[in-house]
Amino acid sequence: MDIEELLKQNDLKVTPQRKAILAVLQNTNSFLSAQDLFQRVIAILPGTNFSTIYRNLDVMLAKGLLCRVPSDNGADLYELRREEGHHHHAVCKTCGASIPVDYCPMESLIQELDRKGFLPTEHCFEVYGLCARCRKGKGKQ
Amino acid sequence: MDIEELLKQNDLKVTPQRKAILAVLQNTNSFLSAQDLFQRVIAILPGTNFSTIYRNLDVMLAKGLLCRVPSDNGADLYELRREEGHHHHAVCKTCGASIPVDYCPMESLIQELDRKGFLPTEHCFEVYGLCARCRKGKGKQ
DNA sequence: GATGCAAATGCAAATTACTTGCAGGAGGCC
DNA sequence: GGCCTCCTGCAAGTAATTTGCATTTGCATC
Repeated sequence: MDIEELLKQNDLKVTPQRKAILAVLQNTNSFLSAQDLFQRVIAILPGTNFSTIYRNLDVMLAKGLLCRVPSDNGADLYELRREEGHHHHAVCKTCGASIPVDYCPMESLIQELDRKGFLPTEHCFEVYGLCARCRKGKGKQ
Repeated sequence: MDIEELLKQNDLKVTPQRKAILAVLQNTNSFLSAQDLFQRVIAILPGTNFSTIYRNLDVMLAKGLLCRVPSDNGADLYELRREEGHHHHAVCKTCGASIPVDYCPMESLIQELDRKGFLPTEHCFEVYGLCARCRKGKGKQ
């Protein structure tokens, strides 16, 4: 989808900073930390402040444009929520590769939670380990 | 299991601070942030430093005595790993109640990952939403 | 095209959660 | 009881993120 359309559909004003943020996210297959994103955004639009990045990540997250996943080191990671829909990741602890996983555990759990009266609104499912390359000792250190 | 036994079995020296940490965790059904844990430990053992808490959380995590789960606000949450074994949680965003969930998604995923050559070492699965009480508007705030 | 106003931004300082270096102190094998 | 190693307290440091505020900008309306 067109970036400007995406913003307008979500009642967000179209600003150069937001266009830069979404452009970076659209051109990235794996997910990014806020700081990585910041570095790439200022390459496109120098002068952009990091608080703008953080504020927009929050706004876009609230609008459902993005997904956020926790990571080993403190920094959360972000990625564009794509049309293909919801998915999870297996992340390699050595090289950082992020392998998409189609399976979503909520499918199996929704009934059990419903029986307990619990209404799920969000969930987090991430797998960490070693990818095939790194397992064979071929990944970057 | 006895706290001192637990420490010895894991090659950790038995110190008053460690006993206090484990005592707090044993008496807590849901999980705690490092800061909450710290507050409760100094109630038992005044003078304990928070760096001791953090260092011991890391050590005990590495030994597999504890589980850590990420949370909405920055702070990670910890709980004792109980004998009954591995489980996950549904956490109420209103009252903080943590409902244990027996189901583990890795069971369904292990084969798919294996086919891709990925070796999972850790995973995180948490569900957030509204518990039955809060759904009916009876929870705190 | 000018105007008004809420929303968005830049900047700098503050906050939060956690980490580290170091010197002294305490478990526990001998 | 001695010794060595691990553990702790303290204080300073760090990294990620948030906040307050003054200024600027998008964009609906005139």
